[in-house]
Amino acid sequence: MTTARRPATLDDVARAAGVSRSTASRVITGTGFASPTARERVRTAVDELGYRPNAAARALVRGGGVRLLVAVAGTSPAVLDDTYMDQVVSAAARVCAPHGLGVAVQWVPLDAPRRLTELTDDRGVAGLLLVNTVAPLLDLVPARLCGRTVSIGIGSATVPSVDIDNGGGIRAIVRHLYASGRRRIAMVTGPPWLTCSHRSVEAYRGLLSDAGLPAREVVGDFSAARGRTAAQEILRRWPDTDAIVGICDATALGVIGRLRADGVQVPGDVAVTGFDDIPLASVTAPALTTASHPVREIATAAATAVLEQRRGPTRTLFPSSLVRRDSA
Amino acid sequence: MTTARRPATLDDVARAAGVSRSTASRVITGTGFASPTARERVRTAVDELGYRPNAAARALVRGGGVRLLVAVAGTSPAVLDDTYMDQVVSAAARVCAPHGLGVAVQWVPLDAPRRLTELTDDRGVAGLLLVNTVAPLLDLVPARLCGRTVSIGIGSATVPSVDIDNGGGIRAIVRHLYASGRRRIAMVTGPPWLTCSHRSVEAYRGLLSDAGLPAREVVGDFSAARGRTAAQEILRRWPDTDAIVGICDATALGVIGRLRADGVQVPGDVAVTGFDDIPLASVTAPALTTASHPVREIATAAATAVLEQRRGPTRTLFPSSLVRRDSA
DNA sequence: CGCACACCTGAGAGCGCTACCACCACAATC
DNA sequence: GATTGTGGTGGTAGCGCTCTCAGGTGTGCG
Repeated sequence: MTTARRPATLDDVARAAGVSRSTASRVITGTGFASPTARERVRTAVDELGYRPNAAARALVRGGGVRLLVAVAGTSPAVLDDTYMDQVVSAAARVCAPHGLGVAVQWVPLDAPRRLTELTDDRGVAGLLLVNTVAPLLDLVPARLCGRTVSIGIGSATVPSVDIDNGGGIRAIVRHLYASGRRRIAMVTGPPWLTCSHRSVEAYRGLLSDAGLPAREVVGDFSAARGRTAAQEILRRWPDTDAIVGICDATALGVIGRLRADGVQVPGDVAVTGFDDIPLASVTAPALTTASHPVREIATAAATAVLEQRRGPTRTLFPSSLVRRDSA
Repeated sequence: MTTARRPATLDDVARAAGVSRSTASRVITGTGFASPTARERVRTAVDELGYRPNAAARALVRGGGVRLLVAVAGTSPAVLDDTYMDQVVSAAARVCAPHGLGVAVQWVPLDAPRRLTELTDDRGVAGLLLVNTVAPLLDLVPARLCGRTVSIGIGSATVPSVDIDNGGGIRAIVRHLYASGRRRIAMVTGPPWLTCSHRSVEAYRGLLSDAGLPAREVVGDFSAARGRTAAQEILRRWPDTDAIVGICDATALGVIGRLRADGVQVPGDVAVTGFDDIPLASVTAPALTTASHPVREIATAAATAVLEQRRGPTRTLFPSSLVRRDSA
């Protein structure tokens, strides 16, 4: 344990630099006028004393808040038990740390979006990151947080969004399947209310209908377990299926597991594709053909956008690129 | 967007309840005296006004800090790019959210542990969660944060720790391998400075030496990629190896990938085991025999312990249990 | 020379909250 | 009746910071 050394305050810095608190504050925040001399002296004082502004005091006077809230919509708190959410939260925490901000996560029930209002009533909330965003949520963002909110998924006139190009990714996958001769292509989807799943499914349907092919859909839930049962269901309903598109890698791996257990060759009899390119996709057998997208970058971009208080509706789309391996 | 409704302050509550700010504060924090009547009136005022205490103001006056810092030791910032870290951060953020606290993550270079002092100089830090803890770090925890620090890994006389029973898990695995007739058991380890890896390796060596068997170790880095090359290396140095213990599931999957590519039967020729029981361990082919431990629970317990300001050195060990599947 | 207008500075008011202290009423004790 | 509690209460001083505002100095211009 280190000895108790009281961290330096702005007063200490001002005294050491021989200026007033106001001037020191101005130099440090970079607002308002300050002579080069004053600037210089304050800077050295800051360095020498190892001054770190007190985030709480700053937030108090500015009414700014002290943490970024990641609000995740879903049917149950279990949405938070997910690698994707973990990555988003963790990336946000990394972005926020140097700014003296923390990150909190909370679940917003899909059937009680008003819960978001309660969560954001707290003055401590400096910014909002909406995940799994559904339309009703966007109208519940308080005016105070306007310009300090970014949505991963759908945005609105006032809320900018950052997103994966799910449609593009799925299209690339389906085209690849088609190009390799598959014509009876089924899909294990995600919950339809989820924008990202919805968009993926739309892309799948669009391409199939363009080719005059019928869609074969089974609703899944992003889990490997559901992938297993879904595979079974698909082969029961449409025994001639020659390709299965998984909504995510976990689902695809579940599908493959079930297929192989039933003696179905992958990709010989049925090609299977994933989505996400999780680290393990390359080491499974067969290695997974999937679409890759930079989740960490997206989360980082989203958190950065919140901190930068960018204004006006913007929509940043991150590409999803096909990764060809062995399963399709 | 919702209309701008100024969040209620303590003054509003006091006025509505017809008591002084002091009394209201006492009721809300639950410290000091308050008559049942006053208590009741303040409570209803809080409910009606939807009052949420301002975390920043509270932190300012109490000198308490406003976020929990997750400090991760490692050789490079890439340690943070890890599912395990993501889970820890995310779990901490979940625990902290209802308390009006945020979570920040920062990397502490293994060769510059003093960086921790800079990070904790910030008054905003309310608590500290040490991950990948190495001994020098424990002495750098500032007195102010004493009793508000928990280490995942090794602890000290002043810093309580929460940990996985790595030794127990690896012992269970090696015993299982031995019981199924394996006698030439190799291991792909993690970086030796990492306590958890160190403990696992110690357990492996201990059991092998008890059985009069030689250890066959290759140093890895927790990655699947390294698992692949390590497998190759092991079979080159000790061609008669009949079992490989992976330090984690990713490594084990890399090992399996390489082995199968080389035409080696798993588990026929060589049994392979993982460690962690990641969600995919059950869907790979062959399904991974591994050890399971509740990472989320551990992180939750650690974060909770930080908030509860528990005192005195305690050591909580979470069990690691063998999960028998097909790979060994 | 006086006035405007830059640039620069410090005093001081609070942000919302807690904690300390003084106080009051009433009861029990000497 | 004077003392000592004891349960309850309100006044108020800050915590560390930002920001407005009222001043200071200079320089350029009419």
